Amino acid sequence: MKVATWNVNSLTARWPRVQEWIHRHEPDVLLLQETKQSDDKFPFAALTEMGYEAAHFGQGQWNGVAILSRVGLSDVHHGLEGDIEARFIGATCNGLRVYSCYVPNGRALNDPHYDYKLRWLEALRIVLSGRDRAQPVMVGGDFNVALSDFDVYDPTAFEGTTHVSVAERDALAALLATDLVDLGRYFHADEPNYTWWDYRNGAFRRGWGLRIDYLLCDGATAARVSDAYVDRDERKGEKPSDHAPVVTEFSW
DNA sequence: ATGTCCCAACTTTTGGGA
Repeated sequence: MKVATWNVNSLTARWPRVQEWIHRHEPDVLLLQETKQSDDKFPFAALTEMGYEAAHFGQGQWNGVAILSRVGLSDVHHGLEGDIEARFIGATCNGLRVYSCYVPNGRALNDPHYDYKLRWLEALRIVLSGRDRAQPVMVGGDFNVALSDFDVYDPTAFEGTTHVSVAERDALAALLATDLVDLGRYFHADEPNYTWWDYRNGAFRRGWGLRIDYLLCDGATAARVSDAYVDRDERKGEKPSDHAPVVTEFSW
């Protein structure tokens, strides 16, 4: 099984690259974030022709999450308790429970959106804490949190900002504490393995990245994983997303 | 160290969000 997660920063703008990426990588399951589409704009028909079933939870201009699968798609649920935005969708694909997550950005430590982010992460923790531990699970997405300073190109540049605060890191660590493995870090402990680079300031060229996109899974599934890597090349070229896909492969 | 991209709209330029 090959599962990937990718914040595409508008599926409308990214559709040519997403199609090309799917043809090249042939993922069994692809988790998308920031589709920025309403459900009626989502390319269900084109995906069917490509061999993928899809579930989309969209709201239009902002947010939007999806799950694409060529190995079956059932038991779709979307939304977190108390949340009105399109940031969370789950489905079962070939016995694997998968979730596509787009965690709120937070904007600034003194912004109401920051409190919303922390509440959102706690609502996700409750869902993951209460899950059926007998079922294999893969949680992927844009978490908008760099777990440690090693996940940040220049920690001093981020002092006093979101993505690196103690409360955010504690909230992400609390997700992992529901017995989930951070696959990207587990398989690449010695490389930063950034997943996002700002469009501005030539950040990609300068190596100014953050690791804020994750694939998390239960321990039994992690034991079957051969690798989890960032497809850094996808950040290059014409009209890239500001995020690179994170990809994992495991026996199934 | 704020150099871009994407979206919507009272749309051909501006403002909000990331």
